Amino acid sequence: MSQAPMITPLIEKMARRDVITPIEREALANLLGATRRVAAGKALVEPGDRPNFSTFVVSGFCARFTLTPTGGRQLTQINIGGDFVDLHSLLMRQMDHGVVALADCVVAPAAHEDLRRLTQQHPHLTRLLWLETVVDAAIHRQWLVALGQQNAASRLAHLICELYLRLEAGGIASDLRFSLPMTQVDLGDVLGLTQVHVNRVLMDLRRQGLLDWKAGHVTVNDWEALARLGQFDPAYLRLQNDPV
Amino acid sequence: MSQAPMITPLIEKMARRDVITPIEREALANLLGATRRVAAGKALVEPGDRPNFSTFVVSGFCARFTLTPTGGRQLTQINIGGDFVDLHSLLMRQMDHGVVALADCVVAPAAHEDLRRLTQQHPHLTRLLWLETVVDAAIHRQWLVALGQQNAASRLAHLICELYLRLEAGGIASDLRFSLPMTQVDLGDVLGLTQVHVNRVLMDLRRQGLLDWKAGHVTVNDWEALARLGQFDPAYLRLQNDPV
DNA sequence: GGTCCGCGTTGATCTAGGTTATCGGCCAGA
DNA sequence: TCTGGCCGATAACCTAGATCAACGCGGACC
Repeated sequence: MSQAPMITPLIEKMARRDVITPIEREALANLLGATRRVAAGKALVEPGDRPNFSTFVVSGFCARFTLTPTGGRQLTQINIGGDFVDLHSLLMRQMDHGVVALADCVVAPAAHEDLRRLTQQHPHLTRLLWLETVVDAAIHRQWLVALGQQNAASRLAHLICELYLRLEAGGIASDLRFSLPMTQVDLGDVLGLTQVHVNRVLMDLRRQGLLDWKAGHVTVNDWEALARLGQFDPAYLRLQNDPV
Repeated sequence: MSQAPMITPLIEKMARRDVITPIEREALANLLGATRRVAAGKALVEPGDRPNFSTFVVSGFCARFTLTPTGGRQLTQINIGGDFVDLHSLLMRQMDHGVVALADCVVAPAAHEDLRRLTQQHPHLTRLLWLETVVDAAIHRQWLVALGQQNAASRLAHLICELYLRLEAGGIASDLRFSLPMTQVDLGDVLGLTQVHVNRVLMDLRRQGLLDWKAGHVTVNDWEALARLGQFDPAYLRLQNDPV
């Protein structure tokens, strides 16, 4: 396989935390199958699916979601290029949620069979993949804190800060600017708010000069103030060096 | 080591999902060090700690918590006998949250060194431990849905259902009764509510005859109605057979 | 070129849950 | 035996955010 480039965002993310040997890079690169395009709005994975592969996002923007019996929708995570959206399905076979593309995405499968073989042959790589799912859980916890303890403006500010840092770590954003192809409805489904209230809060942040948001493009004008408002502490993202 | 009994709740939980060989049982049993008692209200792990072992709960009741700069406290998970409270610290070295004993607990350490060796020698066991952290994340997601989409009564009902099933799976509860050593303040910190409102909702559930709750002891009188109110679907707990 | 329709924006009104305060029971410790 | 503190229970009042409704804009489709 000479498809190595597809996996590079993941390798870069991992290499920021720990040393990845050439053999390990090779093993990771051999994991991915043929890429596939998924149009914005389409589901990548449906709730209840039992996939025999995990889906890796090469580029794009997608979200894990859960639908409630009462017609609500909660987005429980946002995934970007370099993320596995359902690495956990290797272990928890049946999907407890779905994944939808928020923007056009390019994705590639990693067969569970190959991943399982990797757990036999590459313990260190296994731990690094395990870490990926553990960071997902840490992000979930941070969102729980936001939903349980912070008000609407604070939650929105926190989300913007988190997304920017994750995008920056993936080399997808810089200079406090990034494209965020989400509607205000999507945002509401992340933050547990209605679209109307998301709009009001957003207008408020704009009026305060904290950020601009035009045509799916965000510019943070005052990172300090935004991070303070969102009570944002990036430690939970584990973007720093810390061998596993 | 003849300390095997301590680990049995975990082995039972795992054996419900997959076959555990005698060698694997032995390996798990050898993992735990000397037990320690932790009194109710005491912290098991402080936020920011960098433990070189993960803490296993032999018996008792504890909770992971995050404090906010504004003085709030969010409980992000409740752990019972048979759970690791911070297995993820094997990979994400620095704790992003603390763990507090809600009732008196007996806990035992599993050295990271030994766990790391286990990932070298027992890939299947590694996947089962990985699954433990993945189920934690699934529970986090379910709580996110609760906090984002359900009202107070529904969230409380959901929590009761989840705890009962987890306790039952661990052989710690049966007949729709269990002891729940949490104050209404604790409950509020789980559900993102004030103690006052927790009390109101609780009184309401009692008046409706859905449950009794006296002196830290819960009796569910109408499981069906409670599960319906909480929109509870136990699939996410992965209590059924599903080899890894 | 007209017509939809998704999306953002805004206003008016309503309500779930927060805030503040009070009270009683219980228990541990002086 | 008293006392202080934690915990549950309630009441009065308040506000963040929901709900409902309307409108404008721009792009897709006929």
